[in-house]
Amino acid sequence: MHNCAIPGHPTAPQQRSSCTTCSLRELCLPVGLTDEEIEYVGNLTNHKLRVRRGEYLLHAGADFRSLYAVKNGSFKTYTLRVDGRQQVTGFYMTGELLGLDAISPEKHTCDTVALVDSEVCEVPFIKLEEIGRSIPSLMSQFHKIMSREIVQDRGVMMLLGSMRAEERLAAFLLNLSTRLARRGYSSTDFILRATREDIGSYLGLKLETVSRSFSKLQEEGLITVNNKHVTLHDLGKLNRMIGNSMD
Amino acid sequence: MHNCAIPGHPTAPQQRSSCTTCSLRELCLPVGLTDEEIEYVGNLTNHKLRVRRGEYLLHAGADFRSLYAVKNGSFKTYTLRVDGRQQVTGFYMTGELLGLDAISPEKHTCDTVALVDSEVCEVPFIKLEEIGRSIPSLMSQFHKIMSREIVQDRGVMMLLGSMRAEERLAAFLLNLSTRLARRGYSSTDFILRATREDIGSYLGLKLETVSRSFSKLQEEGLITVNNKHVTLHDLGKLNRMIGNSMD
DNA sequence: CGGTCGCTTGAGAGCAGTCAATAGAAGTGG
DNA sequence: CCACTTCTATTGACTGCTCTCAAGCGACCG
Repeated sequence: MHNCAIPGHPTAPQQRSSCTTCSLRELCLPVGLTDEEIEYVGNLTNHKLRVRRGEYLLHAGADFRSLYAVKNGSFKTYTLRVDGRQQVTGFYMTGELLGLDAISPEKHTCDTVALVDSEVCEVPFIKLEEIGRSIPSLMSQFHKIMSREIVQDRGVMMLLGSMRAEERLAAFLLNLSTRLARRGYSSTDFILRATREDIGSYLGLKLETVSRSFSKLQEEGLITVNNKHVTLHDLGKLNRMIGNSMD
Repeated sequence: MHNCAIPGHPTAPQQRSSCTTCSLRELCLPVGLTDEEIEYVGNLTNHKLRVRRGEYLLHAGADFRSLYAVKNGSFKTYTLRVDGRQQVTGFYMTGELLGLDAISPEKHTCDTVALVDSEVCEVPFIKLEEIGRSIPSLMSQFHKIMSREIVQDRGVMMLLGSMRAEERLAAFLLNLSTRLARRGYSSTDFILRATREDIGSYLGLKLETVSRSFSKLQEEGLITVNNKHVTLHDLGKLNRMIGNSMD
């Protein structure tokens, strides 16, 4: 049964969906395919799941069967540390693919919880591999997505290994900024879905340090913060701060 | 031409090689294949490259065409930071696959240098995708390897985000220990190929801190260090130190 | 055998963590 | 709709870990 008893698990009825009509054609797997191919790929994502804010899409340890493409909304993934506290491993927004870490162990390694009401497409992995065999460009696109995940994680490792608190926060905000811009939202004005604690966990900082860093960036005139509402005033300076030339 | 002019680039003549006779059948891509399939896969890794200690296998920015399986030896990968210093992103030993980060940008993102005299199998990526289409289990194995890379990076993020110097070093040593054991080497007695500075860069620490942490672990009786020669005395305590239950 | 490179150790500075108090936002139930 | 509780965020004071700067030692290589 899919409607399991775990509290917070999504219980909304599954809906049929189609890649042909999906608004994420550019962001999800089917990129550079003919309409005919996309039609065929439609078999891939047969289920759309609704996950309400605070509900879990996945629990660590669950058997791996599917990847999940975020159709809209926002998720965080985390693992539990020995002391029982959460270590946030990633944030996922519209058009991004969840569950890549589960392919090798064949178990999900992260708890995955919705930060706002969200929808995801379930992509059975066996089907993906099957269909990928007949549509090489689909397979290639999938490989690029996995590779991109590796590159992204490397970026975070870099950040954790060599940046100070303020720089980490700046890098985080700029990362959000580009990802939002790619989706047509403002790159300079947005609402944070994560708490200071989640951000801190992701950036290897305590929540107090995150808060102080927000204040510091604000004092320096680089941003304005009002709780979850953030405005970036100078993308150039922020980029230079973390060692990106601005172009 | 493959023998390019970059100083330190491998210049050894390329040799034909075969997966059928390769000693790494368990570790490399061809896992769980029939001998017939492996024979076929032989077309995959048509070149064996020798890279001497200190020579570069790859330079950041180079066009992506192939992955490289380490046949024997040891490599480090790093990117250059703004200040010109190296940030080490990974260590690779026998049986591990180099270059996965390059698939998406279609450029290599890391400089890759041999820490000891080494040999690698060049695996043209186009061929891998091609052959993978006819041999599903090869493709699946490749996906697992990519996924494992993601899981491994997550582990490092965890480490960088939440552990103190001594714990990071313990985790690093234990990681080496398991990887060496899997290859039939001693899990408690080995030679470090990397310098204190490289280890520090990878772990987000300064070389002095790495050195101090080595000394501290030795004082506590957990290890013996003599320059590059390390002996682990108590895997159990080391594991518990980083929050692994010992089983 | 001298030089270079890598490693160790010490002393002091600085940044982030810890503990604590307060304020504000959001969600709940009467 | 308001009162109440809980969750989240901000700020301060102090501690402590890691970095920085510096000196000295030892290994390896030419």
